Amino acid sequence: MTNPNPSQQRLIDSTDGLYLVDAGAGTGKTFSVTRRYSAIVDQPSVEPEDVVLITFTRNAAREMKDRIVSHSSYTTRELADAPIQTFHSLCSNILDRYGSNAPQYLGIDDTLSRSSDVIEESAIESSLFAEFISTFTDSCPEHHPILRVVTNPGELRSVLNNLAARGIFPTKDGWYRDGRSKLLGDLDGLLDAVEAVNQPRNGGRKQSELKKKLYRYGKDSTFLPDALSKPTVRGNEKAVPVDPIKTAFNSDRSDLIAFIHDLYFSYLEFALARNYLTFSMLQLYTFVLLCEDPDTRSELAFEYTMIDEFQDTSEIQFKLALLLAGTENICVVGDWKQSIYSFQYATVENITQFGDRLTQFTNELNSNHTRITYPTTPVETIELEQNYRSTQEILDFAEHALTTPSKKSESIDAESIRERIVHLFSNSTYDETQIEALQSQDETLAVLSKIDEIVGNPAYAIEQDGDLIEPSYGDIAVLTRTHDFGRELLSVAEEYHLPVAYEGGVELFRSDAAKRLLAWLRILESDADRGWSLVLEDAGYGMSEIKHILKKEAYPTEMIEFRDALASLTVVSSVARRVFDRYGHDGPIADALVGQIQSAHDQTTMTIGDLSQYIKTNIENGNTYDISTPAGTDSVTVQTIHAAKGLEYPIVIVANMNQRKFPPSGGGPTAISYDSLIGIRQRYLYDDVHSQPHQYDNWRYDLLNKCLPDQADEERRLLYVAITRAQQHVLFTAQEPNQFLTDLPVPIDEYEPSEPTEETQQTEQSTLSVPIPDVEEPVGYSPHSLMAEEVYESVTEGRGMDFGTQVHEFAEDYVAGITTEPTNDDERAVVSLIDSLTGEIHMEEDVYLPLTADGADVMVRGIVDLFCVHDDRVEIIDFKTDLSRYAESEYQKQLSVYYHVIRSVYPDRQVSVEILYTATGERQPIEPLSKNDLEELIK
DNA sequence: TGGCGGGGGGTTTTT
DNA sequence: CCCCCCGCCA
Repeated sequence: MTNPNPSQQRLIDSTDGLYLVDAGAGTGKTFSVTRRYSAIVDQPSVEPEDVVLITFTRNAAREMKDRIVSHSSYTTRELADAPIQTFHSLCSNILDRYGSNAPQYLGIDDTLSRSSDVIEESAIESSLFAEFISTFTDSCPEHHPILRVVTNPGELRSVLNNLAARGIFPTKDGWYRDGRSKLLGDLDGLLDAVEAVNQPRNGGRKQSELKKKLYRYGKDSTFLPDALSKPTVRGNEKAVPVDPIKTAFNSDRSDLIAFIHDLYFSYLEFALARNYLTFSMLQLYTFVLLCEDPDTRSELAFEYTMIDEFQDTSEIQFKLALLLAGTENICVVGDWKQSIYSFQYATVENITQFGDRLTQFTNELNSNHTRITYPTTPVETIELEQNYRSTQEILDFAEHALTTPSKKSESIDAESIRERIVHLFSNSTYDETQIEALQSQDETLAVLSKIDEIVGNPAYAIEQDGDLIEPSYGDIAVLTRTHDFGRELLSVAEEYHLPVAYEGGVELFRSDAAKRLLAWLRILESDADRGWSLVLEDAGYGMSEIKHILKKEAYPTEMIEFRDALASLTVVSSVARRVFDRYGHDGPIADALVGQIQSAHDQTTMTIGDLSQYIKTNIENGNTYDISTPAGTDSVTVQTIHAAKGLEYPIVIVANMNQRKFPPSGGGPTAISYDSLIGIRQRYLYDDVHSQPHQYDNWRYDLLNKCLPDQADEERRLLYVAITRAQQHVLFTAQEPNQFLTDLPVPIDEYEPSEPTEETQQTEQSTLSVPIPDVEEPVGYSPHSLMAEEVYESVTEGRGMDFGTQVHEFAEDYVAGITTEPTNDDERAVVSLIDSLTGEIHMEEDVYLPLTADGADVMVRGIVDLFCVHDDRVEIIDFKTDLSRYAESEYQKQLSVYYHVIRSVYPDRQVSVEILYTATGERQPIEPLSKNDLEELIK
């Protein structure tokens, strides 16, 4: 068989020596890698156990194996134990076989057990870590000054993971190998980075990028008196002086380093004692083992080493590969343009500066005695340029993504970027391509409407087996930056009955199923009121009945029987299954929940109490879990760009290209962070109570942080990945286009979405206790339309509308018994109000008030926050934060609408109207307007 | 054209 | 709290 692609063939044939392969999107990388593997193992002297092939995901490993089996003399069985796997699973196997003493090389007096669990679920690791932090806090009072400014212990975990990914490990008395110097950072590297952003621009007339950034030095911060002043830091020239940067860099951080050391080392001990390993620890111990134990290393020493997706490897993985390799037959395959996993500590420099890093890392590994004996030069480069996926138009367009500024002010050296791109050539025989951008106020609807337009439309014809055919749902993928947008799209699609399969994370524990399970677990544990109240409300009991039942503990017999039946079950997952059966939860969400609970139970041996805590934490953190959707149906795929890596679709819609949405602001503030240039740094957050003593180091961190290079490159690569998934057509959608979309060479159309045709007219079943009056053709008036415009705007000021929504959600959850602890004054005001009410409570009820305006029937629709029904009277209570107080008279109009509706539902009762100002807890009675006055307002 | 202050909006991705 | 954008002023 001859391969018409000479680069591919060269890669397949060149089995011996060092190779760096630039394999762009769709260049047949899997094909080449698997053929190369076959070529290697088909040599008589080579067995599969001599060849390690490392992939990025388990799926990729499985696919590689399948493809190899179908094209070589080896069978699935013969390759079953072959090391074709991810770094993590390879490390896990090595530790199982050779690793029991690995911890001792760090001075840890414990061993690795073969039965150690590898924690794959981040939620489980985070709960174990939280437990560790509380024991650590108790046992190390000397670290309290630092611990008390860490608001979220989870960020410490990510610091430790970051350190582990860079090969920084603690030993009993200090740091492993060069760990301490890495913690201090790399001043020379930092000054080089500063050099790059500190050049005066426009031929020396304009200040440097860095000086511009430092405008805001200290602007929103309160530095300690020892902070260098803004004029000192910025200097008098067009470029900033470097001395303040050096001063900031050279500050004494021994307390912080001591803290990180003790934390890190104790966590390793804690995990060993609890018999578990994290992903990070797998690599950590394997690295230490291979460094310290020459016998194990020579036993493993692979004759051939191949690594796929090399742009997504971390420093420790690069070094692990060097230690695993027994010869210089090393081949790394990847595409720097698709490096999008820096949050998993991938460093794109591994591939962009492969040769330099190879030498540097080898020197580091050989520092105290020689470990790497094979030569690390010369490196042969192979560039795959033939693209088998997309049309040329798409490939050319995608390159623009790599040189597009993420914001107006960002300057990009487009020329130098283009020089680094290996241009791809399409071998497609068709070039029918649509590249479009749409803008619409209702973006989700626009996406669905466009999908509806595309399906069966010859203008979007796609190639299949040499013919152009009309596309169907299954040919379309919607790719988004975040899960949130995907979920939103899914829920709107469901309304219109469009076939959409969402793949990815779901907030499993925020489902109704999980909340019901939690309620029953609380009942099982202690007959807790907050469990019973939810179950009873679910069963249709009114608020006053529930209060009565709870008070007398007179639960319905049937429910007691169910509770006792649950109590007799020994396995927590069966409890879950039984509860789900009761409510008819049988979809993928319920299945996934049972699976999660079972595996959480297996890994940590949970009691019922632990389980309810576990669910509660999951609800609070909004942890997401992947759910699998049934395959085989003709449906649109919705997934994140990260999840779509390696996949391809005829038509790709890149959605949510909105301002501040696609390029993220760069992560929330953390008290402690690590960067290889500036080292470990603390960035103390402000306490509410300024009188308490606490340390600030913000000025140093702020200054150094602004010296670090721009983070937008990866966002451009992410966009590149999204576009190159497409075979033929690409569409972008936005509500308000961001800089990327604005600058890409594609016109943005104002798009008027139409309702997707699949819609089946379903009248919504009303479960409201306030009936909808019988008026034809209701006109869409809202109480807000009656009010002065600026009043409505004023609600969004200050703490704003979202804040108000949170208070409302809290109130609803509190009444339902889901939440019990108020966290701020506004919530406390709500709690004290609700606790003081004696009647039957109704919340968030839709109301409709028919009125006559200019002779026409109109309907004003609104939502009453809360009303409370007594035997003789009804109280209407509207929540407002303190901000809208001056608009009280305007809110009188809104409340009057509610007043008249409630009056008509309860004609024989006294109706009162009040506003509760949640900031103060104060209640303000309101005098309602008459119906006539309201009708006047509408005219 | 370049320097500076005020206003407003928003807080991922997952082996 | 942090950052971007806008617009004012020299």
